[in-house]
Amino acid sequence: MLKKERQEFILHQLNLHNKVLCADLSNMMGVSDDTIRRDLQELAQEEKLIKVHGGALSKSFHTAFDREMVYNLEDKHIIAQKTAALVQSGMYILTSGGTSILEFAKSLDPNLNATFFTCSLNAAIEFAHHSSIEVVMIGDKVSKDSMLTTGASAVQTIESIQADLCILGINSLDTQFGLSENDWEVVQIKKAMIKASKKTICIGISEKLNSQQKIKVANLDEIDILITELDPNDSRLLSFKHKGLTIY
Amino acid sequence: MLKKERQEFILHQLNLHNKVLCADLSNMMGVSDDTIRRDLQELAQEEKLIKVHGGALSKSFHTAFDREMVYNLEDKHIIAQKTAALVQSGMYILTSGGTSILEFAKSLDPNLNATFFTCSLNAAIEFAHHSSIEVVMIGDKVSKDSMLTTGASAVQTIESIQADLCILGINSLDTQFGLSENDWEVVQIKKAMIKASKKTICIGISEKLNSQQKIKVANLDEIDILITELDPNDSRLLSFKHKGLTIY
DNA sequence: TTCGTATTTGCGGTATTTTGCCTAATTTAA
DNA sequence: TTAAATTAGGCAAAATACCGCAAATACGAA
Repeated sequence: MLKKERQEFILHQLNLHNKVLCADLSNMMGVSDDTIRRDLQELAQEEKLIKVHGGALSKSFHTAFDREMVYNLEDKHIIAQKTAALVQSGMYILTSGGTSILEFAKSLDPNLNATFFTCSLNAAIEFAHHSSIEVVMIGDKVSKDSMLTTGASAVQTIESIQADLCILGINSLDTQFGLSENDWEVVQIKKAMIKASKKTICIGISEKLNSQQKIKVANLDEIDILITELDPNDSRLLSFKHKGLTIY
Repeated sequence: MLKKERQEFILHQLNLHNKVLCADLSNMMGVSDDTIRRDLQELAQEEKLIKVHGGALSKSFHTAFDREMVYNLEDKHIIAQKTAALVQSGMYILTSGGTSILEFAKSLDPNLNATFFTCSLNAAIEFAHHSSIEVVMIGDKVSKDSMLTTGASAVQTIESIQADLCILGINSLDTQFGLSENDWEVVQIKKAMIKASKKTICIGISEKLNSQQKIKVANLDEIDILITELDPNDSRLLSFKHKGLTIY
């Protein structure tokens, strides 16, 4: 394998997975670690990637990551881990958008075999970074506020799916009013997603709990599992537990 | 074996395997390494291939992975400007993905009233940044290499559209072989897009010209307009002009 | 044809590049 | 802190590239 070829391959892998490990690459291509390290060094010098201990990161990923200085990143990471643990191999999963979902997408096991359906452009991109995951983008008009596809066609597509799981980011969740949103189009999508799935999981930071928005998406009894950054036994979650939700 | 013959053979091998080694070629043809090296040097000078230590790489192969690199940003900017000038208010436009398309999306007049249909996740996001533009994401399985939705459903959706314009990023364009790609799924999408539009515009840096890939998307006569970073009167575009393409 | 000229080719010698291995220093994770 | 993994730098072997030259070949004109 020629040097240039190797470097193209590395960049390709980087575009696919956003990160590469020296050891993996040397195994895949049958050359020594040293060679890979020298390649990465060169590419880093050409500013085509970012060299880190043990491998390299994609530049676009890194800068995008920096830009997205999410406040509650730590919390969202916890949520993502808990949610990822619930996903099993072979599942068909519907997801909405939002930062919690994006974090979740990043936390997935790289070798997970599952199929994700989503209306969120950004979520689709994140899911697609995992080589063994199938991603289906649900098409329709793009709603600019939420970066979701919304509309009758999207709803219709969702209705034609029978998913194992529906994972929704929370905007507002309330023991009385249930799950609510402000955007009518998005509500239609989420409603359809819940209906099309055997189980519904809501994820989001605890801040979003006990608040309401204009339009109802679902009653609490339509939701099966609630995941926040809090300990499942935290008192703030008690009222939801009493309403029959499983807390993680 | 004549020199011309040899060079033809080399280019043929290159189209087949995307790479050639000096040593292999000299063995196959029974000439010295030096001769091969000199051949490769000449062909590299004519921009027919890319010379690397130990052999050479096909141009299309190299530029295919170079896609995400923002090397030719200046060129792409020029292309984007020219392309944006062709878009008129009220148009329905189909677009593929690729960096040229992304640049184009960024260059659009913020107040333009048009509707864009696309299979590219990234392009959809860029288009959506313009408040007055309608964006329709065409849904289907996400192809990870290209970050495009591909499949029968996407093709079917495209077939139900009657667009004014189809704007495609070039991977390889050749006066003989026409527009070509390496990914079968993507080819199906592009074919459908061309069919669904009154006019087809191909945009891309001139590097991509005079190279071929495995699968044909369209003959030259199916393409109406070609846009590169070069001056429309540049000699390198002459052969395309003679084939009936309008050059901008 | 035959000659002269230009091009092409192969070869030897010398640089340069690439790669793997080694050891010492550094970083990471538990 | 310790143990394991990763890195940096030096070194040597092999492969490859470059240079100049001479032989071989092709080509056009007399």
